Amino acid sequence: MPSDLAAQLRAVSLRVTRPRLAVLAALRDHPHVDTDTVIDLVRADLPMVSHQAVYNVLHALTAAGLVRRIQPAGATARYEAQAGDNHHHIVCRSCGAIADVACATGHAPCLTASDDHGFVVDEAEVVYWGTCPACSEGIA
Amino acid sequence: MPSDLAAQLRAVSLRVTRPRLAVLAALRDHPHVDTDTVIDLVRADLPMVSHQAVYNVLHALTAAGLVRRIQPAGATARYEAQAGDNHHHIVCRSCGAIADVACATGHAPCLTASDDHGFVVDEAEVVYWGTCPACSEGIA
DNA sequence: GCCCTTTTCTGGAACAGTTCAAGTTTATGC
DNA sequence: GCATAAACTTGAACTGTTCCAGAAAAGGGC
Repeated sequence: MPSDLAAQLRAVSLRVTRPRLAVLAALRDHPHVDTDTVIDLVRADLPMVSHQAVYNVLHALTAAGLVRRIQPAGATARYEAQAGDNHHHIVCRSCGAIADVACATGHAPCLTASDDHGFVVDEAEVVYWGTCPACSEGIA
Repeated sequence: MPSDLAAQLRAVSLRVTRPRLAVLAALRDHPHVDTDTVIDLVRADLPMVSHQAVYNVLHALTAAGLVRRIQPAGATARYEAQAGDNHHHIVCRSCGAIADVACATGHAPCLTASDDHGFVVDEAEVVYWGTCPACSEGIA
């Protein structure tokens, strides 16, 4: 459904270009991919896109709120299509795999800081650290 | 109290060296500093330390659990002396400032993933995103 | 206190991911 | 279709981090 993705772009006043559609499609089909993988996925459709274009597009889409940038400590930047639901992530310390986790309680009771130090908080992010099933087996 | 810091090192079977003491002292006095700042702080005492030594030390201390590495999306790595308390961080989107936040509820009700996808979770990290007082004023 | 072994540090170079800049191409509105 | 402004291509620069080889220093035994 390319027109669907095009509509998303128009909704945020961004021009509809081949690279942007390809990036959106890649993120839709592959959640939590790093920039390098995005470039590879996009080039499967459009061999001529420069990595620059991908960086530009990811920035533009992030700024527009269509995709979300996630970057666990030490790893390279990853992106996911912003579904609008406030889910969180569980990251494998060993292999870096990322899985989605729905917010446990629904209304996030502890996601309001007890003492905000005068900060204006607009988002609370939760990252669970652990070991994925595959890596757990390897260890055991 | 250098001997205090030395004791921390000995407790985790690390040799007591000048650079390590300087890094520990720097982190104790300046929470949430980035690597560059650590290097500057250490060089205030020991002008000859290489950046390499600081990286080595930070890695060693992180592995030993004496310091904690925090790296909000897009920013460079920062370190803090690990106090053992499970506090979280509030990060300014504008200037990158970081403040400590005590865990709001004490017993962290939503810090257990609802569906762990088979992962073995050993830590839940919370990052609040917002705008610090100084930057808020600048905008207003 | 001195020597030996092992760890750690110094200095320099390499590397990955990301960003910057100039010029060309492409999408959009008329 | 045409003009204009945004987006893309190419290529190089930059930052933060890591790798490597040799020199220095810490810790333990004598």
